[in-house]
Amino acid sequence: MSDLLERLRDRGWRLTAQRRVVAEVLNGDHVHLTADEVHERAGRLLPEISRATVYNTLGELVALGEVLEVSTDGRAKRYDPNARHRHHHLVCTNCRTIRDVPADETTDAPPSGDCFGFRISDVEITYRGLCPDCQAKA
Amino acid sequence: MSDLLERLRDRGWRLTAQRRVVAEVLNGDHVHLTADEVHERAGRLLPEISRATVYNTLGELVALGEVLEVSTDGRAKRYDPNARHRHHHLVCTNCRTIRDVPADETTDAPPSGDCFGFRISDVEITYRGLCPDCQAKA
DNA sequence: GCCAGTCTTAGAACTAGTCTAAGTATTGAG
DNA sequence: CTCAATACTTAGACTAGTTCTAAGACTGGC
Repeated sequence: MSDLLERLRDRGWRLTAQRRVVAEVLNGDHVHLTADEVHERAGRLLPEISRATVYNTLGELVALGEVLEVSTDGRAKRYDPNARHRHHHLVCTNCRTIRDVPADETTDAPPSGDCFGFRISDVEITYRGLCPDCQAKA
Repeated sequence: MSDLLERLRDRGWRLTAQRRVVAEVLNGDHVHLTADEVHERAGRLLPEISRATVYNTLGELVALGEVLEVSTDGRAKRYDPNARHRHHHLVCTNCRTIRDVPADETTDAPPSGDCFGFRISDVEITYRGLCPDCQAKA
């Protein structure tokens, strides 16, 4: 994750305590936190961090392509630091857990039929179903 | 669309002017309106209809499986009456236009690799790219 | 036509996110 | 190391989208 801070500095970022903390909170591969969750966790490390700064920093990370924005339900957006490996999402319809699942040529193929003249640049797939835990409880 | 009203009555729905109007506004196959757009159009036909009623009716239609909820951006949910034909969505990254694109066995296949034990019941695909109009303007 | 109970209403409340203006702190120059 | 320029952060007001509430209105079965 220090690589990330390096990359950001190279892009002209000032390295502030707040940005460090947001980057640290987002560390991990199957992390899909909402902005409020990021704010809450960042607040444990740096109590005076403001919500606006968390939103600003997340927005900047997304703009730089370091973090992905995921909106699998119509609620709060989630922030996914796993931007280096193309992947899709498994979402549990019961407990809303999210897991990354690798993308491949098959999943990323454009639709077989008519694309109505669209020039497709990205394919985003959400697989919905029951996670193992929720299957066990059912 | 009168079929829809029939089906709803069969399920014990009271047929009120408001519900008729919401159903009528949603008529069509490539319609992806926000709740506010539905409210605005419904208001032209029945000026005193309230926003709460529009939300209630849309929610009920979704619960009954007659209408799909689509959240392709992190903004307002859109309501898609094309629930009878499995399909995915093409979204223009520039003008945000949405088009339906038919689903088939290929698009609806579960991920080829490990599903982490999930029992997948639905696949939802968003293809992002430039629509013909926006390509022409670019 | 009457009544029970469902549906609708206006507006308040809530959640997620953005904006603003003033203050603070990082960094590069000297 | 110090300083100034200016990028960054802050609290809190504001907006959009949606849900809730309590009171009144209307539908459909009798």
